[in-house]
Amino acid sequence: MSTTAVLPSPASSRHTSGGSVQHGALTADRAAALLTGCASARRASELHAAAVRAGVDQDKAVDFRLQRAYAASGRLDLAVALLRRTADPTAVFYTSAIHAHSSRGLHQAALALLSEMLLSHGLLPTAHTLSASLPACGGLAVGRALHGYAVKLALSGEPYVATALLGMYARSGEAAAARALFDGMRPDPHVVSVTAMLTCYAKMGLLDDARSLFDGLPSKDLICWNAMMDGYTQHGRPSEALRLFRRMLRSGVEPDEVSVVLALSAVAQQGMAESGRWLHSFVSSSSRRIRLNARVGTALIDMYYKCGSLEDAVAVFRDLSGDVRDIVAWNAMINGYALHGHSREALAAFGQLRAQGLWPTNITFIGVLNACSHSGLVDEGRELLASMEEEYGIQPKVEHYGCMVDLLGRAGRVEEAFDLVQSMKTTTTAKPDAAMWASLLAACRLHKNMALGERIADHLVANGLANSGTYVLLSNIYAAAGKWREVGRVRSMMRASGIQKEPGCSAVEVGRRVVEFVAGDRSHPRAAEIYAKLEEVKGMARARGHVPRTELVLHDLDDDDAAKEQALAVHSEKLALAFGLISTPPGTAIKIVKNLRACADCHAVLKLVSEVTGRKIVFRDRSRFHHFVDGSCTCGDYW
DNA sequence: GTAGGGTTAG
Repeated sequence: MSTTAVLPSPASSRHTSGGSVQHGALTADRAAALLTGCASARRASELHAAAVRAGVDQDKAVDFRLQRAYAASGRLDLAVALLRRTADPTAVFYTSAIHAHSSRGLHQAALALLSEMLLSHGLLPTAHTLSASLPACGGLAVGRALHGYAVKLALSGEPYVATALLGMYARSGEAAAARALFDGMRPDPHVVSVTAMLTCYAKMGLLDDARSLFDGLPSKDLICWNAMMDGYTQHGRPSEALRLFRRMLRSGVEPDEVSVVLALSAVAQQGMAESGRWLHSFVSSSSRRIRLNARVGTALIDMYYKCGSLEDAVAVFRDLSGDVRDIVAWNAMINGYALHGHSREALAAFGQLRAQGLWPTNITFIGVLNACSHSGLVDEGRELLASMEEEYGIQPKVEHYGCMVDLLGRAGRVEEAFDLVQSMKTTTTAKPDAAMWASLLAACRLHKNMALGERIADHLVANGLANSGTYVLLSNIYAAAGKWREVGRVRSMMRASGIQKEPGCSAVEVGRRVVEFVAGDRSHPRAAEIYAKLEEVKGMARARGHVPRTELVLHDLDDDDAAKEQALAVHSEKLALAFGLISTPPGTAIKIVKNLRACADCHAVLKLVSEVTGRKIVFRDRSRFHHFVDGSCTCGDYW
């Protein structure tokens, strides 16, 4: 047996008292000191071997630090093995092991260690134990049990414990319980506790409550800035997220990878490449702090393709080193290809990732199924859906059936799509969702299958499943067939249901700035010029034979055609277009992003404007890109 | 000696 390989290295023995490598020279104190802060598994096992030879490995401090060194270097198995071999492990020893697992997301293992500590060893949890364990408890049941423990041991008022409890309730959506704990922390809650409460509000969409906690913080650290930004990005308020990012930079807090990922996600939502390119150079230039890891790389890919530049997304993907190019990065790339209609590339990427030994996830299948949908690849789609379960052991979810329904529906097989939805109820555990019904209705509209559209709509209304999107689609189906009385009926059903149409919002990129408009918006300082331009566009469109599609107007304007025409004329995308026309040099491309599907009237006007002005217009709506050039659109009027 | 808050793909 050779032991030379695990002896302490010369570098470490240099500091030992004798200067030469003497087994007996390693004291327990020395070994403990050498192990402190050690995060290399190799070094830990070298020191471990040396400690064994010196007979000091059973020393409490050495044993504990060895365990920490193994945990820090990712060898949790060795850390646990050591814990198991320790004759009388202390609560501190267990707490350290629990933390090692819970902080890496190994929640089950963390809880198993906790119960072993309590039940097999009869040890009492300390405040440290509870705050290390609480992040690992999955549901409310375990969380409440730990809360009870904390109360019984008079530890629930300890700041770390109270904050961990707050976080536990916050993750379970129990805002009131979280708030009660937070109120107990007055008058001076720690920034960590405030951030936990803020995150709870932010996740629930109570952004104003989150913001007032944030604004009240006397000194803001990196994490609370990130938490607040995340609140905005997760709830569709990318402009506020980016404003916050810029303020963060000015305040002197150095952003980290998380901040950058959040900012990139905000830019992706806005769809404006200029601030994205700026962020990209920011990431590259401040390489001291920000590494191009898997998350940052994926966020960059996601940002570029959502901003309309598939080329830049591919470039970032190609530059990612192999170990960073994980399945998440591949998924982003596949989604990018799908959104831009490059179906063959998406399917080819699927083959490549498999060839590299990566295992697809359910998200991968959403990407490739979307790609099939875009190009009418019905057979490929069917095969992929079947392979999910058969080859990859992934249970298709409602989203996957939704892609399949969309694929069949777009391809004109509306009845088949409907049958699939019907059969889902009996053959799968997935339940049809609003998006699935909406794509089915969209297919009915596209292929003018009014009878089926009506049947579906009746079903949705009768079962309380109709949302603003399905009402809008149904109204459009009737309008396309000239059934005005039915359009009116849908309108009153919608009114009776109390459902409001989600407000449309369009943004236009002007240089490095992004300007947003809602319908009828007059808040911009140049509103007068914008509306003058709008009149000009309207006149031009009329001169070219465009008839305003007043049948699309859902507002309760009854038969007032002039009012309907006016409602159409001030749609958010037209305002964004008008502002783009007056504020960017002639000949440059205009980039517009809308939060909903493109309105058919606006789509027609954008085509005409691209022809008359010779400008390229890049328009991203909720589901795809439209590139308007010389009077036609890359979507082929098919969306 | 040990502990609490923020992140990716539709």
